[in-house]
Amino acid sequence: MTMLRNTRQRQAVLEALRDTRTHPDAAWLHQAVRRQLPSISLGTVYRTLDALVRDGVAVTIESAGQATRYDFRHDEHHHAVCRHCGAIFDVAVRDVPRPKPEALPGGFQVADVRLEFHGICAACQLSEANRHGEASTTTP
Amino acid sequence: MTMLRNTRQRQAVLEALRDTRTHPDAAWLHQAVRRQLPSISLGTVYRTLDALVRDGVAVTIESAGQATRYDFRHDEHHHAVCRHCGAIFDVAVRDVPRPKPEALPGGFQVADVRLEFHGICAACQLSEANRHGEASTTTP
DNA sequence: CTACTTGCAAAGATTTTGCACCTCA
DNA sequence: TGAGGTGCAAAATCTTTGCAAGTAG
Repeated sequence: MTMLRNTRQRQAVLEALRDTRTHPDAAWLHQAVRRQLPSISLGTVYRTLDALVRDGVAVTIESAGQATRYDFRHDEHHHAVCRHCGAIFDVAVRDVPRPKPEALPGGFQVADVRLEFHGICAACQLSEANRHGEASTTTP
Repeated sequence: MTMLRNTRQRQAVLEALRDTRTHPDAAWLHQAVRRQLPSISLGTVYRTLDALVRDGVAVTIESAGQATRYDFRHDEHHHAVCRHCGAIFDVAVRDVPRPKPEALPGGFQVADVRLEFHGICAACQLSEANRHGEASTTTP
């Protein structure tokens, strides 16, 4: 089996992710971590995030055509994603019902349940109402 | 306002998507539609899929680092995604509970609820058990 | 007619990888 | 010391876009 090492790079990425509530993407985290470790590469950030996700320490939030964003797994919660500006909000929903076993494909082993509410955030509803169209893109 | 035209390309993409249960990606659909319209371009497929999604006729299923996959919106159903091979299965779960209004960010307007079960499908559990490791990647 | 569409090809963006050099355990 | 990890830069993917030419209404 492979052994995971505890390197400064991994520490830094983990801490940066844990201390952020903006559901950042890899590039954002890379910039953030550079303040501590100026030489860390984007590739390492990706590799670290991969490991965190595989370990179940973090989860990903994907939006079509956008960079994957990462979320440190605090308590059970889910996400509201704004179609307009891409903002991601935490939503406290506990006890999401699992489907009846017969609804799942035979033998499928569920490791993770994701519930996402897609729609338009308040700010974007306003800007839509005013100037008729146009998107204000708020990236992490 | 812009008016949507009914072109052969759009017809073909819509039909190809409607008649498929594999949750295909854009490239797969492009190949499929080429049998009818050999000259259709991948760009057009992407543009058409975009329109279908905006119209609510289709939904996307994103997996980190993978091509976005598309699903014609039949009845209310959700998805089980295999981490190993990427296969996507339909799961019949009706009446997914909406969060209490106060759980959502103020004023957020929900347009779409997505529930995804991530895990390992039966086939991949077997191949994991046998040869200890290794992934069989089944792309659409 | 003419505003919307398409094909094409090039540009963009995101993510992965090979390799030689480090470094934690 | 040696199995992992890192940096760098190039490559691989996936998706979007500008533009000239086509076409539905």
